[in-house]
Amino acid sequence: METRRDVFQAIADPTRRAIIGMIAQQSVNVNSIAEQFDVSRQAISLHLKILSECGLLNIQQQGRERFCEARLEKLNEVHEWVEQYHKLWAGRMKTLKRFLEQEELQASVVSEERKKKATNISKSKK
Amino acid sequence: METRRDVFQAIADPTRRAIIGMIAQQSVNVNSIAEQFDVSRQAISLHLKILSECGLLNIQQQGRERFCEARLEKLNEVHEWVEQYHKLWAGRMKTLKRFLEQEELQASVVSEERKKKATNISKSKK
DNA sequence: AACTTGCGCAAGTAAGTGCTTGCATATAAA
DNA sequence: TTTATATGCAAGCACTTACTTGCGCAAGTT
Repeated sequence: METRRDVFQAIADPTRRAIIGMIAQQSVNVNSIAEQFDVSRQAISLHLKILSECGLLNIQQQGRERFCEARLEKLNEVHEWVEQYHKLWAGRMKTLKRFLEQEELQASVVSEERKKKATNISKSKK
Repeated sequence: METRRDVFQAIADPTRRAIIGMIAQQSVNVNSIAEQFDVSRQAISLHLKILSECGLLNIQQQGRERFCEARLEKLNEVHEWVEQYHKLWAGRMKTLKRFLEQEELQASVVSEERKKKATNISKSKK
């Protein structure tokens, strides 16, 4: 099956994401998939076609049934795209966290100093 | 800005993915973004609207310019979704690799045995 | 042979997408 | 104040999408 469609496009639809979830662990035949959704069998059939056209799905004929098998490796394109930005934002989060911890430390040092002063004052008052 | 749109939907378009790439490192104003593409400024403006509606983008007015800043954390939804399957397929790859290495090992043992046999035969022939 | 089951194909439809052109408005520069 | 710049809003259009209904066909079952 050729890779005509875009994987990003394919997973944009929530129904198609649900289908992938359904067949990620094991092959499932077309009708069993369709039964899980409110829409017609035809609609699901079309979703399956789209998924198979972009390589996310393999269809194996077995008698009169067709079993759909997920080819999760095809999600790699998406994984890599997101991963680069994930690194970026995770890195920023880390920096921010360090900064906040530093701030907290400074604040606690300051309040510690205040305490000392306070006790000194009360002492001197005595 | 409400999160009306779906992030998966938003990143389905290649132009929008390119826009995210363009502003990931630093804020860029609308016209500078539009200049990088062949389509009209209006078309880009619409893409920016979609991105901002799903929270992937913050727009900050500065005088008459509007700077677009990426909010990469919003990609987390996508990241988590892909990551679960990534773990699955990466795990399978690992299993497959181990299996192949085991096969290879067995094969080399077998060929070693054959060699021995062969030498024995040639010896006995002598 | 007749019936049931699993599924694809085709046509039709309503809604959505991506794009364009034209016009409006606020800010900044002359 | 006039003019240029940065941008949004609205209407219109071709194309795509998600879905439906109806039909057909091949593989099993009775």
